[in-house]
Amino acid sequence: MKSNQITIKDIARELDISPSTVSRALKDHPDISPKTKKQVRELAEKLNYQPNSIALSLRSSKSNTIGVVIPQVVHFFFSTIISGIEDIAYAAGYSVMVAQSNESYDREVMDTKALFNNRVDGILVSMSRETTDYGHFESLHNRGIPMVFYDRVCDPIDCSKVVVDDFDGGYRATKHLIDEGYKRIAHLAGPDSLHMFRQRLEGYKKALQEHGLPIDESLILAENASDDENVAKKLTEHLLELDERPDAIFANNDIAALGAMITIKEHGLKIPNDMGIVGFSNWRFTSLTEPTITTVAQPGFEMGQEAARLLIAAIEAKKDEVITSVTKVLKTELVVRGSSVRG
Amino acid sequence: MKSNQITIKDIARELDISPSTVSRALKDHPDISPKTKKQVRELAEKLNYQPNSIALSLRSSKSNTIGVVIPQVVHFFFSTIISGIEDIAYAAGYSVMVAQSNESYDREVMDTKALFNNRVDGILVSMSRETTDYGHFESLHNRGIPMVFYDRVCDPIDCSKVVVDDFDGGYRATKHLIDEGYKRIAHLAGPDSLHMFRQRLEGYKKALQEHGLPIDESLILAENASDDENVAKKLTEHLLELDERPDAIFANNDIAALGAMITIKEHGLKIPNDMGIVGFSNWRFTSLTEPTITTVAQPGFEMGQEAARLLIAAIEAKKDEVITSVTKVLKTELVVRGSSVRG
DNA sequence: AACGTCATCGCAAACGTTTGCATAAACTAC
DNA sequence: GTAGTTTATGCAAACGTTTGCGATGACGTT
Repeated sequence: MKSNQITIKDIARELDISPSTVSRALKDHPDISPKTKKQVRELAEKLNYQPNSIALSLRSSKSNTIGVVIPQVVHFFFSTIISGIEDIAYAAGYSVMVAQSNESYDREVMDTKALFNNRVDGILVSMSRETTDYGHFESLHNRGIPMVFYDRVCDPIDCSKVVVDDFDGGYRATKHLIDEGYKRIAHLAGPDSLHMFRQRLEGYKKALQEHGLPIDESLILAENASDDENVAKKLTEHLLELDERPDAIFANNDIAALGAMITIKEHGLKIPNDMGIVGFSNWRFTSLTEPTITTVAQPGFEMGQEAARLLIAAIEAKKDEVITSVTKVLKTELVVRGSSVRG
Repeated sequence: MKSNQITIKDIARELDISPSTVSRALKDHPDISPKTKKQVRELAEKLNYQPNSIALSLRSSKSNTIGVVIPQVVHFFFSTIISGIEDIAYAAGYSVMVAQSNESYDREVMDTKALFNNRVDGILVSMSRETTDYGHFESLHNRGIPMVFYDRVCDPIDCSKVVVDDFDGGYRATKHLIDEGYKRIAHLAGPDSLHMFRQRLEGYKKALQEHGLPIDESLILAENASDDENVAKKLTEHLLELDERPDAIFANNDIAALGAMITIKEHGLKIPNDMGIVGFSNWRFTSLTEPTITTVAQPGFEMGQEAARLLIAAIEAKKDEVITSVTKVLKTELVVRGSSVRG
C-alpha cells in the first residue's frame, strides 16, 4: 500500500478541469461558477482531500510551526510551560516542535539549527544551564527569525522575554513569614550563578529590611545543587546548631524545603509552631506532606501561554517591521499551607 | 530586514553555474570536478547555507518529523516518555512534533488530523481517557502512515505497541510484601475502566495465590479517581476499622500510597513495622517522605525510546512492505524503600 | 456588424531541491 | 582525421500549491 495522498491534481483530472480551478473552487473564489465549486467540493469531500501543508509551506515560506527549545521536559515546571505553549499554539493553528537541550550547550546549538532548518516560523527558547555563549541565538536573530525567551532568558538579545518575578516571589514568601510572627528567618539560597536564585534572595532581603528585621548573613546558606534534599538537610542541621537558631526557613525550592522540614522534625521541633517553612515552586508533593508546605507557585502554564502569544504576534506582525520587544514579568502566587501558619 | 535564507540558487548565481551543479557538488557527486566542488563548498560555508528542508520534504515526500499524541505533557510519566522519544528521534535525525489531547477525544481526533496534514512520517499515540471510537486511527492506518501506540494502546489497530507490564508490576509489589512477612495485604485499586489498573489488580491476586494466601475481596477497595489522596485516605480509614485489619497495603499509585501512609500514621501505627506500604509509579516524592515509599518504577524513558525505535523502523522499512507488528512489554522495576522493609 | 463587458477558466511561473537525460568539450585510440 | 569515450555541466521536470494574467465564449449594447 503506497501512500495515496490525494492532491488537487487528482481532483482536477477526475473533473477534467485545471488544478488552478480546483484550488480556487476550494477557497470559494468568485471567479468560479457555483456549479464547478459544488462539484469540486463534493469530490474533495468524497476523496477526503487534505491540502499538503508542506507544499503550502514551500510556497508561502510559512510553516505554521513554532519551535521550542527546552532544557528538560521532565521537570514539572517546564512541562507545564510546554502545556501552555501548546494551548495557545493549537488555538492559533500552529504546531509545536519540541527540542530538548538536556541542559547541554552543544545540544542547544544543534537544536536551534535543526529547528531553523525545519523552517519553523519562530522559536521559543529557555537557555540551558551551560550556555554562556550566545552566538547561535544572535545568528538566528540576525536572520530575522522571531524568537522569544522564557524563564531562562538571554539578556543581550533584543527580543521579547517572559520571566517570572522571582524577586517578588522571594519577597512575598518572606513577608508572609514575617506577618505570621516569625522573627529570625533563614534562607536556603540556590546556586549564585543563576539569576533567579539571586532574585529570590534579594526579595527575601527586601522583605526583611522593609519590616525592620536585620539581615543576618549567617542565616543565608547557599546550596550548590538545588535539587538535592541532602544538601538542604545538612544546611538545616547547621542552622539548628546556631546559638540563636532561626524560627523560620525560606527555601529557594520545595525539595530543599522538604529536606529542611524532615531535619527539623528529626530534632523534635514542631512545624509550624517552633519553626515555619516556605518553599518555592509548588511541586505536587507540597500538598501531601505533614504538615503541608507553604510555597510560591510559579505560573508555568501562563508563562508558556504568554511566550507563545508574544511569538505568534511577532510572527504575524512581521510585515509591519515594528515589533517592539517587551519583557513580561509574571507574578508568582503564594500558596499558604500548614508549614507556616501557627494555629 | 526580510528573511534572507540563502538557497542553492544564490550560490549558483554567485558562481555562475547551475543549481544542479551546486546540488551535486554539495553531495560530493562524482560527476563534479574537484575545483567546482571546492568553490561551492567554500561559498556555502561562507554564506552559511542551510538546505531548505521543506523543499526537501516536498520533493521526497518525507518530512523527517514524527508526531506524538499525548494525553497530558505535565504528568511525570508522560513527560518522561516524551524525553525518551526525543532522545531516539534526535539521534536518528527526526524532529518531534507534540500534540496534547488533554484527555479529550475531540482534541485527539483533531490532533491526529493536524499531524497528518503536517505530513509527519509517522505517529506515536497514547489514547485519551475518553476515546472509545477508533475511526480516526483506522483512517490514518488505512492511508498507510506508520503508527505505534504506547502505554494506552488501541488493540483493534494492527500496528506495533509498547506497554508496561502492569500485571508483573502488581505481582512484584505484592510478592515483595509477602516476602517481607506481611500476611494480610490490602489493595487500593484504580478505576476498573482502565486496563492497566485491572492488570495491577490481577498481578496482586496472582502473587497472593501463588503464596497460598487467600484473596479477601473486603481488602480490595477501588478508587474512582486515582489521583486524589483524599479518596485513598477514606479507604484506608475503612481498612483500619476492619475487625481483622490488613498489615500491608499495595496502592495502585503513589498518591494513594501516600494518602494511606498519612492515615496510618494518624492512627498511631508504625510504618513499616505495623503496616507495610507499596505504591506505584516512583514519583519523585516517594523518596522524600518519612519513611520513604517502596514503589514500582515504570520505565517511561525506555517506553518512549522503544516506541520511537519501532516507529522509525517502520518508517524506514516501508519499501519492503513486510512490517510485522510487534508488541513490546516493558518490565517494571521494584524500588524498595523504607515503607515495606521491617528492620 | 462591431465592440465592450462579464463570467469562467487555464497557462505558466514560483517556492527550493533533486535527478534523468542531453549536451558540450576534451581527450583517447585507431 | 574520424570515431568513440570520458568528464563536467546544464536543462527541464517533478514534488503540490497559489496566483497574476491572458484566453475564451456568451451576452448585451450601439
